[in-house]
Amino acid sequence: MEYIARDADIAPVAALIADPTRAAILTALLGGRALAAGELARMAGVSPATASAHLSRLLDGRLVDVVRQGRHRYYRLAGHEVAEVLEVLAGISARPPVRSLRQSRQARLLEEARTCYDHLAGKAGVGLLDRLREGGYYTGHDLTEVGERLLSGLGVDVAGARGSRRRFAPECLDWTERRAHLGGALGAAVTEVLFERGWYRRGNVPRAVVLTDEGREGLAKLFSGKELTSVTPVT
Amino acid sequence: MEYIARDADIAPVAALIADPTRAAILTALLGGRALAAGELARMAGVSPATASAHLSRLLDGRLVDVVRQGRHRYYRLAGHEVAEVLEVLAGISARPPVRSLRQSRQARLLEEARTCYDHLAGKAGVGLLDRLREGGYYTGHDLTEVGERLLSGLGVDVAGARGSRRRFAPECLDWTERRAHLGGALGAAVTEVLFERGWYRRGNVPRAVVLTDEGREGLAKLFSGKELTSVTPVT
DNA sequence: GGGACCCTTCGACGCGCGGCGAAATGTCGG
DNA sequence: CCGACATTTCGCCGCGCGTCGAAGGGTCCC
Repeated sequence: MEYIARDADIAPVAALIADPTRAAILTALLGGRALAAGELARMAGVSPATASAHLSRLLDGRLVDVVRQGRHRYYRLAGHEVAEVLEVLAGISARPPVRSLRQSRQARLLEEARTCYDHLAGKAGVGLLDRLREGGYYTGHDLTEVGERLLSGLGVDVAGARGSRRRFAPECLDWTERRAHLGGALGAAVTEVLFERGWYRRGNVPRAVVLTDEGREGLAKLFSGKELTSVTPVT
Repeated sequence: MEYIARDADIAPVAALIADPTRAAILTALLGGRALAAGELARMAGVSPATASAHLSRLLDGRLVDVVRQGRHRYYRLAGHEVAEVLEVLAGISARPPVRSLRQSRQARLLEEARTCYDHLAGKAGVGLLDRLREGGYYTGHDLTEVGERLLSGLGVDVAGARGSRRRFAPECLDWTERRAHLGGALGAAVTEVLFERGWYRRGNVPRAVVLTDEGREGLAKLFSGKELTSVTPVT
């Protein structure tokens, strides 16, 4: 019984991620924002020509989308499935040694609060899910009735999220915390509202987000006094 | 604000998966069984020397483990995290075109029932989770009380699975069915019992498993008459 | 101990791919 | 229409890596 391996062809996709420069580009795009080709080249530390070649290959492999706007071309991940692959991969990859003070500060910022493509991750994301569970708003893989009321009251389009083709409210394993945060359609909808309300805003470091004063207050009121993140601010 | 990408280093791990031969080896090991270096070489369609080189690199990268037994060396995936990466990757990878009758038969066998590293997947896996949900044995991300009784009665070590460091009963997205099957520690424990009881046995094609007559009967009794898999057997 | 078998190491070959600078294409503002 | 800027295309170089056959350890059995 000769058998030739004929499963899904994972090698080509893996090859796209395998190059350090492309990996840097994809990781930068994990922030969820679309970035211009030039910015990506700078972030990855290569010439515009090189970055362009990589982006064209990523486009070919359907890992990224492009939207043309004037003389800029903004690239973004092709979908949440791609983001999931990157996150899972990060989970079994070595974390690089910290070489400088600035790097360690950036690392701490990312551990504190970041976006995982389109939803909140890091200590903040894990904390949010914990509060939702403790308050009886979330159980198993779904919102409870009170939870649905709580989030709807906040402005989250729960019905819309439920109707999406994407999984509603799965737990997403957080690779810095090694614990779950809220992912899926609901995670994205909640995060959208957090930004709209100005409770979180994007930081200078690509994927990082920071809790604002309004956010601290709003969340404290929502969950009656429990902090979402650690007490000491990252300086 | 210069920023140098400094997340987890996903490129090296991706590079290990990126080679077609190594991908074939890893995919073969997704069956959950440890396989000898020679078998892997044959399956990947490559000389023993080449396979050996690849296996040594996979070993280095901690994607596989090896256990020496006499003159054989049996390789297996290093853990369920590795299996998860491969499954997620398969989800966004193109399925290769079917070229022969034998291949299409193998493909159908895998769609019907296979192992996803250490738990049941394919139509059989998805069906099992559906029955558990329909019967009120499983809800959200956990077993109900009746569900715990049902599985314990079958011989599943539910308490042991709950105590494991691994997630207890997550839904695992099935890349052929695009729906969830039972994964995690509980998924593995249930699958172990299914094999022990002889309800399923491993097929000739690497990751495939087949429902036995005892299995058909036992599961029908368990879920009062509902078939786990499609009606027509794969010939 | 000898021979069969499994697996790895060694040495050599060739191709694919990532890198860049320079030039071409495209877009905006005047 | 022209100069500044963003991005891509082109041509070229260099090296890393996958491949194999042959040879070298190990292990088993007679």
